[in-house]
Amino acid sequence: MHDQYQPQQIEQQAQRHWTETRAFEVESDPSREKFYCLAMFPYPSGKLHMGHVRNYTITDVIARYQRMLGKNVLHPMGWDAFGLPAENAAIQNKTAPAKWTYQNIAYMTQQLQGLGFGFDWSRELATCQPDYYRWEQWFFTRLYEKGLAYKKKSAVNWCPNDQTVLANEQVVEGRCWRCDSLVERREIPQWFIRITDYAEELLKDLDQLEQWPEQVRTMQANWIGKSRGVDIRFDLAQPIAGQDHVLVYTTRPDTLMGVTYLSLAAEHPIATSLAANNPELAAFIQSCRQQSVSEAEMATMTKRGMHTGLRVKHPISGRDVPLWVANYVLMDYGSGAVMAVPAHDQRDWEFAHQYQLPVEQVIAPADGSAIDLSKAAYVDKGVLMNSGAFDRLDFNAAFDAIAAKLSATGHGQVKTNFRLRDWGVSRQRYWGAPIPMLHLGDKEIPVPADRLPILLPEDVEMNGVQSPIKADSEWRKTDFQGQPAELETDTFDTFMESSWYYARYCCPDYDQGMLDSAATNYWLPVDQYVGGIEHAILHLLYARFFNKLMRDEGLVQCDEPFKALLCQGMVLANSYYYEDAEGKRVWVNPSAVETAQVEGKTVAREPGSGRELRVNGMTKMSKSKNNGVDPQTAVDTYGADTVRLFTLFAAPPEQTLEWSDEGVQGAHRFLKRLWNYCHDNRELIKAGNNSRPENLDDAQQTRRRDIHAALKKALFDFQRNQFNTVVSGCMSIFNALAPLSADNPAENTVSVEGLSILLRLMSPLAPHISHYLWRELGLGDDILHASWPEVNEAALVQSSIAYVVQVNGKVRGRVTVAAAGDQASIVRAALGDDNVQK
RNA sequence: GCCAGAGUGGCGGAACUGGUAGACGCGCUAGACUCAAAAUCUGGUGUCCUCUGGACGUGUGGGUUCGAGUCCCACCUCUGGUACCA
Repeated sequence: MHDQYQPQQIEQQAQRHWTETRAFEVESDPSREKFYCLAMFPYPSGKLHMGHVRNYTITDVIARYQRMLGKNVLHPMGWDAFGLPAENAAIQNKTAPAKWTYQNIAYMTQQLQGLGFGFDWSRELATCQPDYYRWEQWFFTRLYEKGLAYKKKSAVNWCPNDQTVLANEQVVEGRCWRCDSLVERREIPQWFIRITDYAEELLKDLDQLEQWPEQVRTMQANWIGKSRGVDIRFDLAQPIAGQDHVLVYTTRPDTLMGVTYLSLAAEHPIATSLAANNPELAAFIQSCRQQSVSEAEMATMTKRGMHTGLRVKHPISGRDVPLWVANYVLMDYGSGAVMAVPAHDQRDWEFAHQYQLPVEQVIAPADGSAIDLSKAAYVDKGVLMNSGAFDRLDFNAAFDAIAAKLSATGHGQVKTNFRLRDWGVSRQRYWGAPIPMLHLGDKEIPVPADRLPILLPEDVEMNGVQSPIKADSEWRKTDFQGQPAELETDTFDTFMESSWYYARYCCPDYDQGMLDSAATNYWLPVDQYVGGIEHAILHLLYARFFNKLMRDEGLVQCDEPFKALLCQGMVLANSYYYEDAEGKRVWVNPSAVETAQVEGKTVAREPGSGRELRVNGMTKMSKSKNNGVDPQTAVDTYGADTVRLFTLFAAPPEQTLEWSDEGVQGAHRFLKRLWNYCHDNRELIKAGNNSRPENLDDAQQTRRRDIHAALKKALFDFQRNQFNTVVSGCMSIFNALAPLSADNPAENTVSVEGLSILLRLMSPLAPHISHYLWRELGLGDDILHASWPEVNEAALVQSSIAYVVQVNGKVRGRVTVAAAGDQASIVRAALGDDNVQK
């Protein structure tokens, strides 16, 4: 044992031991209770970032903890390898996305191993490998055959200069991030999967997910957005574009008598048809297309509209209502048309004021209070007025009466709607799994199973923004039953791959089908899933959906893939900048900054240049603020155990974590103190291994009680995944035992018991040092096989208890009473306190 | 815009069910060791005051309660998502 704590050496040694003993490779074993612990797999972006370190530290702690409880624990790792960044890197470096991706995977694998994560590497997978995506392709053809996949036109961001489709991320202030051209919305045919068929079940089954954060379930429920409303038809005087009416959906039929106009989406067939003979309208519709398809953008942009010149007939009053085209109506959602009630909808109210459209009040507050429609719309539910036969009805009565009236004349019916839209899975990009469809003339045919996988060529060069499989006119050429056919050149949304990888980990090498049910039936569902809160809706909803699709195909048995979910917070770091000659901010990485406290304020400078820097505060680690802290530097300096301990200690898993070099040093100091104590007393500790704490004096008993009290709290905190307080509990145990003298036999027994508890508690958190000290102190062979520590209730017994005395909710005194005391004696003691008497 | 969170000392955070606010750590500070510094160890550390005591104190303003960081209402600020970043 070295005099000094040398993490690099003992960490390598421990890691070698785990690899050699295949400590974390597991097999299905129905005789044992299983625990499947899963971290969201990383995108191989180049290097690990702090978010990865945090994520995998959390799952490693949970996996090692469950393992010590005796369970058969699966903790796999793999790569979400398809995606946009590989293409961007490839275009920049004029190289192949595949090569870049595989290099990144190799480097990051080695980094993960250096952090001592106990992954079952024998199950590693990468989604860009054909033996993974072939099953996804096969599954899609099954969905197509079941009518769950279909093609329709849908809007994308189009860069007219690059002649390419842009992701929302690639549109910056309405312009292409490469060439600055104004982006247009364009409708192109794309593949969709019918997630809306499962909307009801996806909503209902949220109730099963008791171990998910409430906030995530709420967000998903709101995203699915089930609503009860009415489909209403407004008749046109004469048919246009083959339609004799405009259909709208509303959840507020009670406001129907207050409708003063209707708005169509720019892409609505009636609008398109009218524009053919109306150059002004055509120009307006064209201008509506000049914006990104993102919802946030649509909702915050300046609302604009134009009267089509047409009028529709109100289905109850028979009044003429003007028909408008507006840029804020989405063709993709509902019927592409909305009714407007400016008096009772804030958006309509603003639009009506902008274009001098009438505002007609039809709802009044139920309690008779006054409202002022010249200031804002009145959006609450109330009682009807100015609505003829429906006056004085409340919301529910009005809903039913108006729906019944509409239904009787064939102008409407009650309808349940979902906000959720079908899942568009087509991407016009190269680095993804090819969509396995054939075009035979105008027919769409799924690629037969025996011709799968449709391989994505990896040996390509990205010379421009165009997908190489689209640019190459030969790639798509094939045949079907002797006739020439063309392959689809779109690829899948990468959410497809991340929607089922958790199941493939159960049987990564299975080649007889997508999943081996013997394996999935044992391991699934995932017992604990851990990942960033940013995935709360999309990834988690798609994965839940995919699980139900696979269940209905007979591939898995469970209804839900993830039994428990933990959403970890982001990692933040301080950011620093100075302003250059042109006043532009130049961001300086925290690793190159020196800080000092001057009169309570933080002052920062760049030691090289001596330049004074502005302190911008804690922000998410990002490229744009150049405040990413490289975990590798910290690991090289302090060791993996220190980095792990700090990330666990600095914040509870679900909160944001603020990176602090001083904090890292604090974690390191704790490990050093532990090392030194064990080093200095190792012979006495070894000698005291077999004796039990007995004949303790009061002080020794108090120490022992402190140790067991901290253990009790730590065990509870392990169960609720609150690892920051587990770490502080470990520190408390050490603080309790560190003053004990190993020379004193009684104290030594308490100290040895405490160390044995401490090392086992710490082994999931800081596994290397725990592994090393456990052996070195002769406490056992491999700490991985040690039993989980248990509280000794007898050690917790106290002879007297300190009570706090409150008078009218204010603390007025503290009294110490014998633990055996009855209520009367406690009250007597409390009343005996001078302060309480006052 | 809409949906969902968060806000506690100089800082990160603790306080599970309404009952001692500030555990544990960082920083700061005094002392020990040292020629000195670093490291290490020991003690102190919410603010204020008329200081053996007391008042105030958990983003802001109200409310419920014997008692609120915790429950309710309104607001402010920050963060995540918003369907093609993953």
